[in-house]
Amino acid sequence: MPALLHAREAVIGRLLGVIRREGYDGASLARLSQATGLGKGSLYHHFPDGKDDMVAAVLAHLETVVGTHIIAPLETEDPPLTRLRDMLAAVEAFYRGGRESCLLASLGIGESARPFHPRVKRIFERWIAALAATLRAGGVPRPASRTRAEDALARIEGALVLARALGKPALFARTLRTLPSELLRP
Amino acid sequence: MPALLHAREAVIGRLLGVIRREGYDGASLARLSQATGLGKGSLYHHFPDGKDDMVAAVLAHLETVVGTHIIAPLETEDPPLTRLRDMLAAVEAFYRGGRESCLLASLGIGESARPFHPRVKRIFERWIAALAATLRAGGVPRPASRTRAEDALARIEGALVLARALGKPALFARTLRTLPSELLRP
DNA sequence: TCTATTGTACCGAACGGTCGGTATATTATA
DNA sequence: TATAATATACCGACCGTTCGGTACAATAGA
Repeated sequence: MPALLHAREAVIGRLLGVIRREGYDGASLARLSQATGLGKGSLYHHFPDGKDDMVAAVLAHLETVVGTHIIAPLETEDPPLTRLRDMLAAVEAFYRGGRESCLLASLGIGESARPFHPRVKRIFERWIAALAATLRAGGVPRPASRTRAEDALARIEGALVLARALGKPALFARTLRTLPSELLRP
Repeated sequence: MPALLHAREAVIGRLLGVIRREGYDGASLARLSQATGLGKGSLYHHFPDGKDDMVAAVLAHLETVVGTHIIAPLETEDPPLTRLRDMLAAVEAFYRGGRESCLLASLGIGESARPFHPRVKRIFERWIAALAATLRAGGVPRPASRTRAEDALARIEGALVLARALGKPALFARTLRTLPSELLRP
């Protein structure tokens, strides 16, 4: 196990933390340097193409995190209700119970992060597809399963926005708690 | 009434357009100057405290717009279902059917706009309160009406985020269309 | 009425500072 | 000692902001 990989993972984790909080435009190199403990020169050693390179690495990291912690639970052989609960537990953990904002939403809204929109879109698409498949396994008919999966993601993202805007993280947790039964209702 | 070459309302409208698209950090003075047709110096004539002054003016403008076009329909004597539909029609128009992003979400997520968070929170709170009252008038019992109103706003904001991220404005329109009946269901 | 004076709307140049990015020197590791 | 990793010094561009100044309408004073 090369120790270098661990270091890179840690650096990307710090970058993710800053960018999800400050946004694409708000995350300055000085701030990223401070958060990672690496000088600008070191950052450019690891990410030769600069800030966009870092954001791309963060998005790639995020894609695997979402894949292994959020989507994977949806693709097990467990009962659909269990799958949903496992997925939502991972979501609640990842967003620290509604206290952390969503990088995908931040990048998706902002116009200056336009080059990354396809990446953001792909992650959402995968998430929706896995969710829709789970709902179908739970008895939701084909056409409705997709729209209901989209609705679920909208509620997750929206609850996050609102919980942070109102300073009420509990709003996010409550939304996640009520989601499984509502999604699988007849 | 002085015959201003650039009516304040019109200027604020242009500022709103840019800031909602580019975000707080992304909206540069140069861009705001270009969008309003006012030189930087003129912008500082109308908004002496600079960029933050402009954002504050935009938020004040937004608060009255939300009040008169979105909240007011909820406070009529019409049947609750009608009130909801009127409100949502205004929402759909304001966000151009899911093509425009939400300034409140953008400012609420970003950390650099922290000074404006109380303002954002207040607008959301008012919206939720009016919505909850409408739901109660529609027969939704007291404790549920508030959480359901919060859920409605989360779905609206989330649908907007997702619709823009996926490049599918129809997702936003569809969400608005299904909301009234879902909110008033027994 | 014909000037001064004042006040308002507007402009673009320029300020100090920070931005993202680069070149190079220094240190750690093997 | 060769190379990977980090730190330092620096770059031009652009940031939000300030400034000196112009155009012009309204008002005041003669």
